[in-house]
Amino acid sequence: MNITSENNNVIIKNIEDFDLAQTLECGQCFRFHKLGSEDFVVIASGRAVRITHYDNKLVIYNTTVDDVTNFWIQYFDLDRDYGAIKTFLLDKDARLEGSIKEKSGIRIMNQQFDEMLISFIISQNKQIPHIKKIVEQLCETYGDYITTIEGQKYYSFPSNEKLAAITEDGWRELKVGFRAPYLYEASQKLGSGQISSNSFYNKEQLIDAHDANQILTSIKGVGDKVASCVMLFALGYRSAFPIDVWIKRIMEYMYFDGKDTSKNVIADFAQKQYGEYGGYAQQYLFSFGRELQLGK
DNA sequence: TCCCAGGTAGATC
DNA sequence: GATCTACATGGG
Repeated sequence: MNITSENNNVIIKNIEDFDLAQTLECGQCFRFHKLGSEDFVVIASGRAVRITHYDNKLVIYNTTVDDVTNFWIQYFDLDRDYGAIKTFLLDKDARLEGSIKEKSGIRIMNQQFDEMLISFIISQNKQIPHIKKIVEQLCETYGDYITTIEGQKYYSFPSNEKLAAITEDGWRELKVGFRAPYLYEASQKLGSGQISSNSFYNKEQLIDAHDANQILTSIKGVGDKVASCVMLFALGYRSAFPIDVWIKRIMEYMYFDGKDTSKNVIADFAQKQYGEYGGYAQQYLFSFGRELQLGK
């Protein structure tokens, strides 16, 4: 990896195992706007920047080398060796070959805790484009204006204080339906500091995954699936294996002879099969299987 | 009109 | 314990 700067744009060359579109569009992130095949505006942590990825060159526009090394590298998880992860998974299970080959540019992003918690509570029983629309509406209504790119205005994800000030009816106006009381409760806990990303650390060490799951599922409206997504996409629990309708179908198709199988059985199987790398396996499978409509 | 969506809580067996 | 159902909203 090689980082240089040119006219306020930062260029990263020679990144292995990375594709911008695959990473943004695999369902882990809701805050991006597509301008071209490998050309996006990405909104994260109060920033909104245009990013392109052509000819193995990642270009982040209107930024500084400092902000790239201090934020964007970590955000896209670019300092991790995905070659080793793929080798580990393929050694364990050759059936992952198709997914890993086809989706070899996926990286698991490190997104903000509050944003992931709120976004994935919204996500339940909804389709991805609709989730994206509601999150955008939330940011436009309660976030801060950041900048305008190509005529489009971009807004930050609302702060804890702003979230906590949204009433249950305020949530309903965002068309979240029956999730309104869940979002209200979660926002109160975020606003009061009762739950924050710090809740998952003990002496600077991530607490046990089981304990993290307990903390998250103590929030009404957060079950195992949403908790897994928050753990995987925001907190760094790379063993987390979120089981939604898609991954359930895909796993049944690939490992259970197409037979209806309970989520508990699938979770145990994934734990044994992929171990500490469950989250990576899940993203490769989810992205590949969903594109191919596996099991549908 | 009916069915489904990156599910979960509460009821029921 | 494991399974069944209601829950808002939008899209196919």
